[in-house]
Amino acid sequence: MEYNFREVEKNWQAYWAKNKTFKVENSSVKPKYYVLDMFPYPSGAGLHVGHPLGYIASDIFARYKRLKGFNVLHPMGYDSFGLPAEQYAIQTGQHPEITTKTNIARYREQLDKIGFSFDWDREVRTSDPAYYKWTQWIFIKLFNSWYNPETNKAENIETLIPKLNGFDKLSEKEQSDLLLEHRLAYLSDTMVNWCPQLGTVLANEEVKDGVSERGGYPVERKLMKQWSLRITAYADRLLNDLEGIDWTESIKEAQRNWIGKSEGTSLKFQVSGSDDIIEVFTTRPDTIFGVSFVTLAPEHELVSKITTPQQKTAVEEYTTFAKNRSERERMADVKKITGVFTGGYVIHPFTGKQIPIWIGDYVLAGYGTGAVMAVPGHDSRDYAFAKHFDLPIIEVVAGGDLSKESYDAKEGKLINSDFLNGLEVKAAVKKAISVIEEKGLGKGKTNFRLRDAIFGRQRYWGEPIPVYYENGIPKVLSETELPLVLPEVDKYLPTETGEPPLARAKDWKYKGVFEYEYSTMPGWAGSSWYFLRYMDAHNDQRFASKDAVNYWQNVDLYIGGAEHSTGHLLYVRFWTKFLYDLGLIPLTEPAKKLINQGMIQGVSSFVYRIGQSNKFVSHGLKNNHETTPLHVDVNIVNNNILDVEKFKEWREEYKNAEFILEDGKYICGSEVEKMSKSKWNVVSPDLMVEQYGADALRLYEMFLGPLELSKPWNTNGISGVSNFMRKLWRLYHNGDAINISDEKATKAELKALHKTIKKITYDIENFSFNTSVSNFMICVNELTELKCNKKDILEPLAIIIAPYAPHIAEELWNKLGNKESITYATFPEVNEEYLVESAFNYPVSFNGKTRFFQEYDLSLSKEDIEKEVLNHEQTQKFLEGKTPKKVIVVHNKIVNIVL
RNA sequence: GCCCAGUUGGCGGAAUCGGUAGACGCGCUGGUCUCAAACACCAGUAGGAAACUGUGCCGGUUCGACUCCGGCACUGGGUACCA
Repeated sequence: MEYNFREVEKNWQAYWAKNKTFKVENSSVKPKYYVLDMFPYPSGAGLHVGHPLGYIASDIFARYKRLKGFNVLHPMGYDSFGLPAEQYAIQTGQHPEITTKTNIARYREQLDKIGFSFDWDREVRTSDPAYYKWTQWIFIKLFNSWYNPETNKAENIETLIPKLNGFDKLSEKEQSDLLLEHRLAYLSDTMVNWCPQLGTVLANEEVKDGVSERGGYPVERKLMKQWSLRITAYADRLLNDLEGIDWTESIKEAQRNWIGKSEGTSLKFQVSGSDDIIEVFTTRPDTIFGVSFVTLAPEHELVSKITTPQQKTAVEEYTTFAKNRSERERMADVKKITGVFTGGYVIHPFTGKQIPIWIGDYVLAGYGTGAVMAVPGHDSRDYAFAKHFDLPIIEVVAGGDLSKESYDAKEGKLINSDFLNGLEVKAAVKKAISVIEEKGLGKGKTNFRLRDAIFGRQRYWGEPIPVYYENGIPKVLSETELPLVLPEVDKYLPTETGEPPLARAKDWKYKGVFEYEYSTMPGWAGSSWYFLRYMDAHNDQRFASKDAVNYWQNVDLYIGGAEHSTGHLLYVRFWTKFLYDLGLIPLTEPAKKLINQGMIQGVSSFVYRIGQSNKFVSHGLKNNHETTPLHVDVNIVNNNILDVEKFKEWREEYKNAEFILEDGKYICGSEVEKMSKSKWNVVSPDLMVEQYGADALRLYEMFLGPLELSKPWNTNGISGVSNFMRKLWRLYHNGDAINISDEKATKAELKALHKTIKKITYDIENFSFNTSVSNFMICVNELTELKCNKKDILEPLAIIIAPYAPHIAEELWNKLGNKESITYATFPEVNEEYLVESAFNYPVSFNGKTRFFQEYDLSLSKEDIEKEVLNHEQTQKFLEGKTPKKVIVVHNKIVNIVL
């Protein structure tokens, strides 16, 4: 009887569900281990084979840790607020909650088929009021907190008030405005990324190349009153704490760049003939004598004041132009240099010379002071600007050729620079700062590229922000009034007056009187703390009990996509630090170790239609015709060979299709692309499970290559692991019957097993899941060769394979006479004794090139081996009569003869 | 431009500390079984007739380099007028 995976897998999945095999308690005599996946957004398209890749890896690790005697928390849930359900609602009128529920049910069904060991009793959904009650609760905590630079942590806003002079004398409105400047969740007029098509603002992270990440709609800059979170207060800690966590260097580097710490100095320039001061920020104070103009951002507050009457028209034209230029245009032609002279001048603080003030949109209002001292000799942007407008270029650091390009390198000696002459750049920077500080012209300063995170979205399907307005003053709800439940609306669009959809809610007022905030929270709010909720998912008194958080602590292993590196992964670190500051949790980082699984790309197949006909030519012959490549469903193509009958059935229009074949087959072209419905290259895990079984899918996804690598999905290879499963099954059977012997295992059998235990242990601990699958294959091949059916070998083998292929492992374990699930068996220890070799087959090489092999006993000394090798007849042949210069014998490795 | 990762047979990939390059699998070729096919099983499979040559390219260190060092090219990802 062949292995019947359909029946076996169904039975064990039912067993696990019925017995709650993977339910975990918040206490145990065992050590704890927390394995977390980035939870999915349940989209309507369902899972494709790329999605489970990370889940399979984490599941293997979780199952391994259980076998190793750990109390393992391995939960799953849904990031269920978000745009697609809302867009669907706008189009169909279907409530997003209904869509979301349907999609979650479908996801659950797909996940269950793959045999994951999640503790479903801890499932969370961010759109569930019992969950978002606590998201709102954290928002209130953020609103009620400020960042104390002296203690370097967040504190209750009450500790700030005594520090504010004359606070008591202010009106309520003034007090509120002043405090908003310090609160960690605050309302302010902010330049936002406004997306008219989506009708909402977007965070910087949600804008890619000037268009929205979701949908690809144009985004423009707009000044709006907006809720933001003061993540910048945590910039330094977010940067420094990266040192202590085991995340990939690329993610850490991406976060470092995103935070963008740059150390420099501020410097004041007196405006000529006025009391006004223009303050600039520079990282190169050493180049102060190279300043030949100053550039302001078009939005700079002094622009209109400085502009002379003669330049007024030109400047106004330019600022209007700059304002109307969308972010996208600005990015699209970065190389296009635009700017205008204001007519005004500043006085150089050291030389006293008049320096012209220009406006240019290469200077950003939001960074530094919105003004730069332009040093065209040593900054490529200033150089381009100076060249374009024919402004002077002064060389102050020797080493470049300024006729060709600016010399930006931070090395060389200072010239033309008065008191800095002759110094190396590094020393000159120090000296310049000290002189600038001495003269009171400015001081050393650190700038961050990181911006505060805009927190409001003018959308429906998100957490309501728990705020109401009393006389225009924003006030938060009290904690006992939570959750503030998302109200029903008649439509999911903004109102006619442009207010967010929540303004449509009937009779939705705080205490029946005060207007609520109509924005909702962004998609990343719920995911910024979900790892804590899993620890105690049903607690209605606290986001998670103190005991639960103290017990589970950090996530030990977090697996998810690298696309979250500067979004979710930064926010979740921010919220963790904030909750730590308030003493609510004992950890400063969410996850100790992070692994990014690669993307699984699709391999699209193409057929080649001749002209407008219904005739298709095989790939190899297509150059003889005028053809159009058309995507064809990859599920009717096998090894690039098109199933022509299925193709005819695929679509009505191809019913009478004709083919020009090569060697009797229709060969398709192929290309690696993103896996997507429109490209007909989506392979669903359901189909794979149906055809090959969950275990085969799990093994194959791991076998495909290193977890972190992106790779194209190719169904062809799955037959290899499928064959392996059959071989494994046969090892335990003789015909239909289980066939296990109680005889003592032989040396060779023990060696095959223990070699595998050793390798698998090493592989799992190093997340090298692809090589484990190879090692299982080798092991089963060897044991098959040895005709091994000993219980002493096959029982431990079932255990080590269980994390990878849990269904077949359970079945075999059960057939071996065990009554309990294999889940809590004990992972076998490697016994090195079985691996000891007595001899080694030495490769004998000449000048590093292997020529022949000779086995020598390992007890032989180097000298003995050298003697033996030199006397070997093959050696004599390769020596060609010469005397070797040197013979190198590396014990248990190699013999090398140098000629 | 800057940062990160990568480049090994027809394909996915392996080589854990500088020591047999190509494990394992797919595909392909030949064979056994079969009326035939599928499945299964067996053998072969980096290139080359061979000498030899081969881990993106050029150079270096070493008895010995896919692995270390210097330079370059290409691919993928991130990021960008950040002063």
